[in-house]
Amino acid sequence: MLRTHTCGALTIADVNKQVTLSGWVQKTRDKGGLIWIDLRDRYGITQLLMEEGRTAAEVIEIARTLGREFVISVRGKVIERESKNPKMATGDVEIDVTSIQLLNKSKTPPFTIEDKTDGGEELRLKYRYLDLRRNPLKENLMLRHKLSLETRKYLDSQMFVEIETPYLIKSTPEGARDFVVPSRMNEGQFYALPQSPQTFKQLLMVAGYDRYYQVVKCFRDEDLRADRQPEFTQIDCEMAFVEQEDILNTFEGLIKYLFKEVKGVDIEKMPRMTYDDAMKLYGSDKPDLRFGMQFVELNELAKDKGFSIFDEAELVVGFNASGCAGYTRKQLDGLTDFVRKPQVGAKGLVYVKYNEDGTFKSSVDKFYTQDDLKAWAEKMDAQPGDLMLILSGDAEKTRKQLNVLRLHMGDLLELKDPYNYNPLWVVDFPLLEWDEEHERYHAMHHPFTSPKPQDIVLLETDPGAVRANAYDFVINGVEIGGGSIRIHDRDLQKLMFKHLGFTDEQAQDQFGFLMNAFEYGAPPHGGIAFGFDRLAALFGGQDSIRDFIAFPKNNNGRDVMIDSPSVIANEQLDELNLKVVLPKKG
RNA sequence: GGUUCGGUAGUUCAGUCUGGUUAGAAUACCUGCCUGUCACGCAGGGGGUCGCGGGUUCGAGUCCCGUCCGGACCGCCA
Repeated sequence: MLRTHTCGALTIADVNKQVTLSGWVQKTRDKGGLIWIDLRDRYGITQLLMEEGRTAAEVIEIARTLGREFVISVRGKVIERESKNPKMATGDVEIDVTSIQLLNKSKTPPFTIEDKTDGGEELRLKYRYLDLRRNPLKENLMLRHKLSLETRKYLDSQMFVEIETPYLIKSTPEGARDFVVPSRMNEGQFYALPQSPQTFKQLLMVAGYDRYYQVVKCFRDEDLRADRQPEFTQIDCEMAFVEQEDILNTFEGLIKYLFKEVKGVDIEKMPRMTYDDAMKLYGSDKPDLRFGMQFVELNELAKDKGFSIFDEAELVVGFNASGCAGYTRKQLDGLTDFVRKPQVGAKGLVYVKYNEDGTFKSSVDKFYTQDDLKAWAEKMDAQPGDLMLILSGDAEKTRKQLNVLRLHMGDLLELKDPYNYNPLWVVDFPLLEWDEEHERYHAMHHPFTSPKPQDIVLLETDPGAVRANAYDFVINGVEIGGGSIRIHDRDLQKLMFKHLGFTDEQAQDQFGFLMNAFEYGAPPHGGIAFGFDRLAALFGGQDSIRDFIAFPKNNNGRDVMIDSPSVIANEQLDELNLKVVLPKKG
C-alpha cells in the first residue's frame, strides 16, 4: 500500500498510529543528528522525522539523497511534536519514520514550488504542471471546481437540464472571428468552433426543453487580454415561457446562491440600471459601483464664459474626487498625462480644487470667477477639500475617457477592494450599434435579440435608438454575464436580418435552420451566459483569469508548454486538401 | 495593426539615464558542520552568449538602428 492517509489528515488524535504517507519532498532540514522532511500532497504537508541513532541508518542514508520534488512513500508512527507549529494544520504531529521508498527522482525545478514563487509568468506557463503544484493555483482550481459544482446543484434544483451541443458547427460572419476546422470528408469545406452555443440552445427551446444549461467551452479567434482567452468557459443558460424579469430573478438567485455557498457572502442589493444611465453616470456599460465619483454634466454652467474649449464641446462633464484638493502640481500633471495617453485620448484635463478655506483654484481661473466655480461645486456636490476633474469634447468619447480616469482614480485612492462585491444588472441595451468600419449597423448583443416591442417602429426611422430586451450582469466593473429575450417569430427575425444588412438569401443560407424552426411552434424564450473563468477570478479576488484555467494560453495565443499551435505534416495537409502559402516577409 | 514597459547567474532583480578595473544582490544549487527545525542556522563553493544582429567609440550590459521574445493596454472581442 502506498498510503493510508493523506499529508493533510493527521492530527494529535492519530498519535501512535502506524501510517504510510506518499507525496513530494517540499523541503529537507538536515540538522545533523536530526533530519526533517516536509512531505507534500494535494491535501497538505506533514513533517517527517529521522534521528541519528534511533532511526535505521539506511533510512537516514536515503533521506540525505532526497532533493526537492522527489516522490517518496514513507512508513512510520505518528508522534506528538516536541516543538509544535501552530501555523500548520498538521503542526502538532510528525511521523517517526521507519522506512522510506523512493518512488521517483526529480530534477531541481526551475522555480520554487512555494506560495510566493520566484518564477516569472512565462516560465510558470512552460512548466505549468509544476506551477499547479503550488497552493495558490491549487486553491484557484479548487474554487473553480466548487463553483461549477454549486452552479450545477442550483440549476438542477431549478429544473434546468444540462445538454451538450456540438463543437463542430458552421462559420458565420457576424460577431467574433471563428476558429475553423477543415473537413477531410467534405473537400474544401470547414467547420467552425462555436463562439457560443447560441442557436443550439434556442433550438432546444423549440424542442421543448424549457430550461437548459451547459458549462461549455466557447472559442473566439480574437486578441487576448488578462481576462480573455481564445477558448473559455461559459455557464450557458436558456429558458422558455419567460419574460426578462423571470430571467433576471432566476439568475440573481444563482449568483446569490454561489456567493453564499462558495464565499459565505450575502449579496443584498442587485440594482438595475439602464444602459443610458450607466453611460451618463459612469461612461461605461459595466460601471464599478464599489465607489462613487458619478459623472456630473456642466454644460449650462460652463459654457458661454469665454473658454472656447468648453464652448465648442458637445459635452462638459466631470466628477468629484473627494478629499483630493491637496493634490500637488506634479500629481495633477500626472493625471493630465494619463488622460492624454493615446489609449485614453483626451486633449487635456481641467481641474478645480475646492480649498479647505472655501476658495477655488483651477486650471481655468482665467475664464471663470470664484462664483462660477462655486456653482460647479454645488452641482457636483463637492465640499471643501475636494477636487473636481473635468473633461470636454464629443459626448460619447468624453464619457469613455472620463470613465478611464474615474477607474484610475479608484486605483489611486485604493477604492477597489476585491472582496467588496457590488453587482448590478445593466438593462435596456441598444439593439444596434453603428459600425464605422463597415458603415452599417450591427447587433450589439447578437442578431437573435428581440427589440423592445414599443421600439420596433423606430427600426426604419432611427435604428440606433431601438432598445433591446438585453441585459448584462456586472460586478465591480467586470462584465460577468449577458443575455437577452430572443426573437421567436420568423418574420421579426427576418426583419432583423434585413436591418443588419443581410439579403434574404444570405439570411436563409446562414440561419435558415433557425428561421425554419421558428415555423414549428417556437415558444417565447430568452437566456443568459456567464463567463465562468471571470466568475472564478472574481471569486478569487484577481483580475486575470489565467490562473483560474489549468492550462491557459499566453498573450499570443500560444500554449508554451505543449508548444502549440504548430505546423502539421504535408501528409496531413494533403488529406485535408489544404496548401499553406505564407506571405513573403519584408 | 498600434501604444507602452521589459529581456543581465537556474530564478527574481539591481546596474543602462551619466560608456571605463574582475558585471553584483537575494534566492536556488553543491560541499562541510550542526539533536527541535519548520523562511532552520553557520562556513565555504560553483554558476553569465548582459535576447539576437549590425553600427558609433580607443572602449558598449550601458549610446544608436534593426529584429525576436514576453507583459499590460488600444483597436478587435455579434
